[in-house]
Amino acid sequence: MYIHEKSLRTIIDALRKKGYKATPQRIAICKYVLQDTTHPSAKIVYQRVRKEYPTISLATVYQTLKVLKELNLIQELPFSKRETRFDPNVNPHINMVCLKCGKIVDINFPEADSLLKQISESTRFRITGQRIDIYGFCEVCGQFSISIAKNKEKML
Amino acid sequence: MYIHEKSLRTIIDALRKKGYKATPQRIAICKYVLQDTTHPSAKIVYQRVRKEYPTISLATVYQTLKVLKELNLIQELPFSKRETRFDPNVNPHINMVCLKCGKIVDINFPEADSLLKQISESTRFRITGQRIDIYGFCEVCGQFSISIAKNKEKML
DNA sequence: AAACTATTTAAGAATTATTATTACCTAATA
DNA sequence: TATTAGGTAATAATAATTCTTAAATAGTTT
Ligand SMILES: [Mn+2]
Ligand SMILES: [Mn+2]
Ligand SMILES: [Zn+2]
Ligand SMILES: [Zn+2]
Repeated sequence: MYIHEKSLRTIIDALRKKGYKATPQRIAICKYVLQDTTHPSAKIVYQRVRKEYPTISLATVYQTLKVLKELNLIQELPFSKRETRFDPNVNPHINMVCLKCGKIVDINFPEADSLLKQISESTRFRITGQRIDIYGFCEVCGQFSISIAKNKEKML
Repeated sequence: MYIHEKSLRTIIDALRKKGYKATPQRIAICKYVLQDTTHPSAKIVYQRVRKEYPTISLATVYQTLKVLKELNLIQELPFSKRETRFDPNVNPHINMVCLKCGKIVDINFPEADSLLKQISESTRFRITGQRIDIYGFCEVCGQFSISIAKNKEKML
């Protein structure tokens, strides 16, 4: 159940509840990013939202993404290749990350909840979030990577 | 079983096998980073190795860390706060990451192997690595964070 | 042991994702 | 509609990482 399944009203209320103004820019960015499950980068979010708001700035995108993270509506996923990607799925799940084409797809991991509960009990660690990535080569990149791919063209 | 349990000879051989020269700088960096389980940043590695090699440069540290990653002897762990940390434990395990003090400790996750095997079979994804992080507040930071910590002073 | 040569190093410059600054602008409210 | 606290857009600043290059050297060959 992502926020993007909820109404515009819900987004506005979530912002206001934390004292943030519901500006058109923020609403546009929220609507976009909460609905894109491809784990877009800030630049991609910027390019997409720009179509609707041509005057928007990249700094506003970054600042809104930070707000969304603070509201726990998205998760930040930094990668080696210096490009952070953003994920509207904040529930425990696995990101399958292709090192060749950069595609990231979610897969379910129902056992995560009990695992986390167990860990929080056995350690004295107060858990607030998690990240589970699996790296490798997706189906379409897998074949090529055997013969062609070297470390040079890895995307992440 | 980390490499640091092995001999100097083993490190040198690992480098040479891939066509890398075993320079004193590289050996010093390898010896240090393969034995530090606190997940140090590049800067920390630099500061530590500097004590033995005062003329070493940060660029050399970065380049050697890249080599070690290529040899699959360490893992790179980028975080939100723009400071990548390095982990000599490349086997599937869980990183418990404290958002207040930045401490990262490994905990075992024996079920990971079968989970990964199962996923690689059910998807057509060729797995080459993984990363499992749990974020929150460690035992010593946990209490304070209730009253003091805001998002401002988060380390990662 | 000296010479050879492809790599590597160190220093500094360059790159680039992200953050800070600031002068207008606007959403929310009365 | 006026007030105002806070937001936006443009730009500059920051800083982690990478690139460039001349000098040094590891590994090899004579
Ligand atoms: Mn995801
Ligand atoms: Mn670890
Ligand atoms: Zn792919
Ligand atoms: Zn802590």
